[in-house]
Order: sequence, then structure tokens, then C-alpha cells
Amino acid sequence: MTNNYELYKVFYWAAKTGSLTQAAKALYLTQPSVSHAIKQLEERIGVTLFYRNSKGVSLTQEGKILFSYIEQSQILITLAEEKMVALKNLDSGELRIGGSDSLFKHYLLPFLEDFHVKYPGIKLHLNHGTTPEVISYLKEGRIDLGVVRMPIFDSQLEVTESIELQDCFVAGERYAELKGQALSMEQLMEYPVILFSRNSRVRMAITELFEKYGHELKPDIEVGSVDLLIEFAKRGLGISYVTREFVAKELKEGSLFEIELDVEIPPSKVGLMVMRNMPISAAATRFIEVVH
Amino acid sequence: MTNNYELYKVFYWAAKTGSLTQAAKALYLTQPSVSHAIKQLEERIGVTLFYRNSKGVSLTQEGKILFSYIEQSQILITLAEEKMVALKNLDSGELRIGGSDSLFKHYLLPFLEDFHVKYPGIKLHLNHGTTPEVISYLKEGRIDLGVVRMPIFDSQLEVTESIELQDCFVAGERYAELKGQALSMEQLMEYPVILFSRNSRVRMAITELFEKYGHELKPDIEVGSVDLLIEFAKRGLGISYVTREFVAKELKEGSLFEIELDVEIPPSKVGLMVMRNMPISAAATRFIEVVH
DNA sequence: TGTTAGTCATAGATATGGTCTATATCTCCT
DNA sequence: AGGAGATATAGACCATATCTATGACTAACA
Repeated sequence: MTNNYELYKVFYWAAKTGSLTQAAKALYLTQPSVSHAIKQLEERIGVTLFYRNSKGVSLTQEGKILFSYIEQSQILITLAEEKMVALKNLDSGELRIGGSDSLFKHYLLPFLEDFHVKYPGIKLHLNHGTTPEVISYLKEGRIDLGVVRMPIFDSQLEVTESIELQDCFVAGERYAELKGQALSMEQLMEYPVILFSRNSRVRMAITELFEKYGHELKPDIEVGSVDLLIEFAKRGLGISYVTREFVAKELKEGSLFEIELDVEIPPSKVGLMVMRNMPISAAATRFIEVVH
Repeated sequence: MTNNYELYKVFYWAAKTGSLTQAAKALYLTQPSVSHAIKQLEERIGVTLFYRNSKGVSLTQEGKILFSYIEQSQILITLAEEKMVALKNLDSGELRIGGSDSLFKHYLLPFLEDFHVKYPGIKLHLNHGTTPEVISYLKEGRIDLGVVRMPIFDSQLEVTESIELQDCFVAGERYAELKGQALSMEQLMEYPVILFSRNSRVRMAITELFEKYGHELKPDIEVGSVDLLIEFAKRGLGISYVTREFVAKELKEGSLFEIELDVEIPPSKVGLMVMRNMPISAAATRFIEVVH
């Protein structure tokens, strides 16, 4: 049986209101249209569904049975449509973001707070991982949006640049002697260096910069979180390579100071990645606007 | 939002098969039709539902949410359609018959048995009552079919005549002296008469017959069931007025004998009543055919 | 690296059939 | 009897669902 489901909508309203005329009003149709639709439905399924009275219509035994199914079905469709409106209006839905812990904590946090206050119906899912992991999450469809350090070269991704961050070397009081100087790379490498683990974008960038000048930068200590980089530097275990904006507090209070180099370290940008040629959810679209 | 529900059917199949081409086959449409339908649905609800890949389509986050509702909805419609087919094929449904106990027992029983064996999916509901009760059950829609004695004069009812029954007076051995005679009404009224309760059609018929000849027939005993009529007569409590066909066994075995009158008692027919101008269920239609 | 075979998307022509207006029929109520 | 409701019917119309033909893209493979 290959019925036009539109007929069930008419049936539902006719049964619900007990009147073809009322159903027509509810559906913005004319009474003859409804009459015709009901007749057609009855013919197609081969069962009489309504008694036609002088004051309206009422369901036959079979009509009641049909209605018990169709009513549920129509309610579900109505709920579905309401849900879709909610999703579009950002009253509902979820936003899955991938990125590094440090970017979440030091960069995204205020945006996430604002967004959550403004759209409390949207569930936030934060998935941390390295840049390649975040990219693969994106490609697998496990996240809607990736937040990583630039540059990103991947033709499947659409990247929009966000703020610029400046990385730098910092140390604690133990190395106070280095304050105010501009060190050369060789000089710096005399000291114990603390770097983020190998697979990070920041680590790759500084390693490449040293290589460009013919040096191989090998850390004495390798850690897996920005917090540890900061903590180790503060305690005098060595010189940490960190993002300046992420240690703003420590620099201001003096527990860390910046060590200047005689070469310029290029700034790096934060990139917001989504899949190219893939539709983006309303929530993700709005969040990118907010961040940007 | 006033959507064409037909679009949800297309959406369902596209999501289910993960391919617009496959959905088109399932729906006996062409691929461009499906493509167009999906696009239209997306535009109307303002949400992108599918990722278009080179090997088919897959649901977006929002699409998955919509699908969770629509899937249930479509399943219900499918169940409804199957149920309607079952009703039409008499694999399912119910048949509600109103009538007197005696007609059920002595007249309808074999038909009911046959019908039940042939259509075991149809539930039978037997509602006993007097003729006016049965008629009001019909008008209230509580039964599909009424089985009563003719004649029935009610313009709202459509009556088809069934078999002819012959009522008669019977007595037991105690009144053996009356065997073989043809009594006059006066003679009969000398004996104790046992009649069915006042509101029955049979009682009215015999009362009217006596009135027509200027007699008032008043029973000495009035009972509420045909079984009691028979039992009382057998035990010699009086002369019962019963339907000959219902005491066939007793007449044959000799526990009762018929008392002939010198006037002819007109036979009465059984009528099958349904509401005029009201659709009749498939089950009721079939049952009437079987009985007739 | 071109070829092929599978996706889905688009454009434009077509015709189905849903919808309308006008009117009839019926029932109930005054 | 007449009016005010209800649904049913007939026929015209046009919106739009659907089709054909084609394009664009991707993946797999020779």
C-alpha cells in the first residue's frame, strides 16, 4: 500500500475535531478538499473510517483503530518539528569542540562561558587532543569544530584565523641573571630547556625555527601540559617555552619573566577548523561568530 | 510550520538506506525526485539534515535527532496500514451483535461457530437485550448488528429478513388430554398459560393475535428466558408459548407436545438489523452474508 | 593518470492530482 | 416551512511533484 501520508494528516484533524469543516480550518483548506481527502483515504485502504452525521463526523470502529496509531504518529511529527525549531533557534542542541586543554583553558573559556549563558539549552562537549587527533575527530564527525594553532594545511578543512598568540621563553627567579638580556640561540641552549611534548604544534614551530638557524633544540624536560610547563619554570627547573598570553598572570606578578631572544619568534595564530563542504550546525556557526 | 508529511516519508527512507538512489527505488521514484524532496524539507525546516558523500548520504547531528522521531512515526503508520489490511481481510477486528439470548442460543449459535472457526481473528461480542434495547444499542453504536424478531418498523434501520420461525403452544405429559385436538382460544385460556416477559416481541405478537379475536391473554406465569418456558411446560406447570424450532428436541423426544389452535398463528421472521446509511464493518458484512 | 562507475545536484518540461468554487443534499431546529 | 448547519459532488484550474537529460564530483582501478 503506497499511500500519501498527507492524507493521514487530514484524517488526524478530521478525527480530532470531529468535523470536516473544522479540520479544513485547521489545515487552511476548504471543506470539499477535506471531504475529498478523507474519501480518497477510505478508498485506498478499503475501509470506511467515519460516520457522517448531520452535525459532523465520528469515527467508525475501524476508524478508531486507525486513529490510535495515527494520533501517536502525528504527535511524534509535531514534536519533531518543534525540536527542529528549537535546534534552529539554539534553544536545544549540542556543540562538540575539539582542541588542546591549554587553548580551552586560556583562550576559549570566556567564550564558552558567554555562549553557555546565552544559549543554556546547548550542551557543550569538549574533546581534548593533539592537532592531528582533533583533525581526525573532525573527519570522523565526532566534533563540529576544532580549535588549534595555525598553520593548518588540509584541503578538506576550512580554517578561519582567530587571535594571534606570541610564544616565548620564560624562567623563574633562579635564572634572574638573564633578565633584560637578548640571548642568542646558542646561549639559550646552554640552559635546561623545558618543552611541550613532541606532537604539539607549538613544539614543532620552535624546533623548526631553531633548525632554520642551524640548531637542534633538544629539551631537557618534556611535559604534557601547559600547567606543568609553567610550574616547572617557576620552580627553577629550566627555561620553558610557553605562550605569552597564557602566562600573563605569572609575568605580571613576577613569578616568571620573559627571556628575550636575538631572533624574532614569529607569532602564531589560533585557527577554528570545520570540515569544508560539510554543513555546519547552527550552534557551531553561532559559536564561530561569537569567537570571531 | 505547515509541512508536507510526504517529505518525511522520503526523509525516512533516505536516512534508513543512507542513499538517495536506494530511497528512490524503495519509493518507486527517481533519484532527482528524492534529491529535490530532501532539499525542500531541509529548506522548510531550515536545518541541514544530510551530509552528501560520494558514496551516499549520512545524517547530520540534527538529522539524527529528526530521524529518531520520524522513524517511530513511520513505524506507527506502517503498523496502522498493516492493521487496516488485517481488518479488511477479516484477520482482525471485532463483531458486536445484539439480540435475545434465545436467538443466540437456538438460531445464531451454529453461524457463530462457523464464523469463529473461519475468522478466528475476529472477536465476537454478544450483547443480549430486548428488541427496543437492541435497537437503542444499534443507534448508540454499541453494536454492529441486531438480531430480533420481525416485524421492525424503524426508518433508521435497514432490516434483512432471515429464516421464518413458527411459534406455538406446547405442554408436557400432564396435559396429555389435549394431544391431537385443535383448541379454541377460549378453551386454551382455561389452562394456566406461561408466557415470556411483557417486553418481548413474541409475547406482543400472541397478545395482539388474541386481541384481534376479542380476547385478553393474561399469563399465569411470566418468565424471562426461553429455557424456563420449556422447563416449566415440561414439568406441567402450564402451557407455554414457544418457538417450535427451539423445542424441536423436546417435541421429538416427546417430553413436550404441541397444542394446536383453531386459528392460524402467523409465522414470524427473524430480522438482521443494521443502521441505515451507516457504513457497516467488513466483519458485520461478512457475517450477514454467512447467515443469509 | 586517465577511465569508469558510482554518487548527488540542477534545469526545464510535463502531467498528475490536490485544491478551489459553485452547488446539491441531507438533518436538525425553530 | 424555512433556515442554518453539516457533508457530498462536479468540474475547472493550476501548483507542484515527478520525470528526463545532463552536470559535477569522488573513489577505485587499470
